[in-house]
Amino acid sequence: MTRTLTLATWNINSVRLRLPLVEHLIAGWAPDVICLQETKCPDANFPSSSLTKLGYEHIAMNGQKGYHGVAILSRIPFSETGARNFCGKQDSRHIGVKLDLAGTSLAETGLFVHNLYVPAGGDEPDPVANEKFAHKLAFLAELEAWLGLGSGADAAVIVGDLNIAPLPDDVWSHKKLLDVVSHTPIETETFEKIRRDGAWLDVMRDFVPVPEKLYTWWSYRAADWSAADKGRRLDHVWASPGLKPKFTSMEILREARGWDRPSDHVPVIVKLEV
DNA sequence: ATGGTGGGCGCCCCA
Repeated sequence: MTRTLTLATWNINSVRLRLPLVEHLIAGWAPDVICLQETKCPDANFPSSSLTKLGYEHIAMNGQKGYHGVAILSRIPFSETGARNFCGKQDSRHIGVKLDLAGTSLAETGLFVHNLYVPAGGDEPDPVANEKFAHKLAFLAELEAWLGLGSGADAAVIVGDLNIAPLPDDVWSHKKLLDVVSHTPIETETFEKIRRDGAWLDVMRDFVPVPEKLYTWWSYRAADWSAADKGRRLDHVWASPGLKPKFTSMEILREARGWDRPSDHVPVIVKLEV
């Protein structure tokens, strides 16, 4: 007996302002687990009761006032595995849970879900001139040490806004973005090294190989985001290699960029048979 | 063409 597990990740850019969009996602796609980034909401003000009413009885959050913030909404019970602080800062950029999947093929291990919001890194891709970029690189170094060599061997998924578009076909113009933070060689090479050394599967690219373009983010600053289509794949789903045969679908909800008062990121939804 | 828009918060930070 297998069950379908639907998992979504979305940088929502204010969970309070866009609660109706989260509800729309729930109504249309019914994810079992929703990982949100940039909730911009202290835990005490999180709209938990609205979400609990919709079946998300298990909520893990790591919020702060004004900036960052991550949360995991789940219809499946879990145990929290912690909120990690990176770079000695109190930034709310990670929350982890272990889903209880009793009665499935993952009953023994559970499924670890790590929800991450990697620093954007500012405008100037120079760690000396721009401390935000230095912070991003330091965050990646810590991420590499934490995920560790071969750590993808467990039953785990890493999702979130990783703020790097690693492949040439993850951006609208590889050449034009080589000096743009999110697609510089130091970022893209480090990103792929972390993923490969940890033996993580790039689930999105497993479903849609290069050279097909994949984007999850379109800037607010374009007059017509869809016509210009200057997107980037900043949001990711990584998985332990052993989970590879369990994934049955991956969808980037491009239409969500056209919803009323949208986030600049759209949800990525994957399904697993576990 | 070196802008543009959109959050939270409070007179400016961040994306």
